[in-house]
Amino acid sequence: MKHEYFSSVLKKCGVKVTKQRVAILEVFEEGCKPISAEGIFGVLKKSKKVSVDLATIYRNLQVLEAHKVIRRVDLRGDSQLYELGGHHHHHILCTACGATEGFDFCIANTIEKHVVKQSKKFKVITEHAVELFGICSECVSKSKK
Amino acid sequence: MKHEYFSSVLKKCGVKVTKQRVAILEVFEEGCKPISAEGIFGVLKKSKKVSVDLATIYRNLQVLEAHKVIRRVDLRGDSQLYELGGHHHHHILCTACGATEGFDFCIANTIEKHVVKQSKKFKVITEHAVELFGICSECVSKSKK
DNA sequence: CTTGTATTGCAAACTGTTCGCATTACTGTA
DNA sequence: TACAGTAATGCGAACAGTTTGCAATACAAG
Ligand SMILES: [Mn+2]
Ligand SMILES: [Mn+2]
Ligand SMILES: [Zn+2]
Ligand SMILES: [Zn+2]
Repeated sequence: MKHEYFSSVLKKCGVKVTKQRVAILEVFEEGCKPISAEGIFGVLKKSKKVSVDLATIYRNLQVLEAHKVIRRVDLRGDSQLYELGGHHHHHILCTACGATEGFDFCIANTIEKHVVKQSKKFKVITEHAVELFGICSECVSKSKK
Repeated sequence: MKHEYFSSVLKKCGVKVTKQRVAILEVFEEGCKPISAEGIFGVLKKSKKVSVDLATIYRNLQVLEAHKVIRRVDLRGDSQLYELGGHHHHHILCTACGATEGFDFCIANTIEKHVVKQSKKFKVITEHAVELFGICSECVSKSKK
């Protein structure tokens, strides 16, 4: 069960298993799109199973990110977005309606090699952000009308 | 001269040529690293040639970005960074000291083609963000000591 | 069950950014 | 060059997202 799984994840991190933390992680599971602190807050408030303070959510996002259970996604919004840190992938965002989609394709290695070869300053690369922005088909057809 | 050049850029945009705007653009020219509103504010305050209000800087960053004179750079900081919109390039940031470097290498086309081929939702891609994060050689050698 | 400490909730603080409004200064025209 | 109309500025206040201090709570180890 999910509860069990998230509990074990938290235990492995060496942090306490609180109902707030499990609840937050469960929210990530529901939708596969990156979500903000406020977004999580909204989902939990609506579900009414657990009441979690917004500050608690922010604090836990930090904890969970530090332990790499979740990761930040940079999609140019006005708030920080996070998603479960499972498999490596990137995103494309519709700048018209905000829809997102993930894609597994990643050639960061190629980029990194080139950069390391050419740069004197940087020989160690640890992370990369690759995000695309466009117009989703739905918005395209809307705009044609 | 720079003044002249930036004036003409602003005229082409169809906006007024104010000393504040020219001053802001001149700040971008000095350093080739992305800079924030507060950063520009600091530079201008120190230079003492022109006094520009912070709100004015924010407003102008919006105007200049809208006209593609400058562009936003997403480097995960806590404030928005911008740089002159000249030639297309990407950045690598040292997560230890904050140093940045630009690189021209870009294979976004390849990524975009793959995504468009695989995605049903997205056929139109307009922009991309590709940023690398690592440790610069200086910080690497420091950490070894 | 008891105890020690990590975590929570709540309120207040903080930071980066935006906005309203009166004043100023560009720019086009005469 | 003078003038008028309007875009842009400065200033203060507002705002959104996020962080923090502190007392109360609830995990987890013994
Ligand atoms: Mn995703
Ligand atoms: Mn650059
Ligand atoms: Zn990747
Ligand atoms: Zn590119």
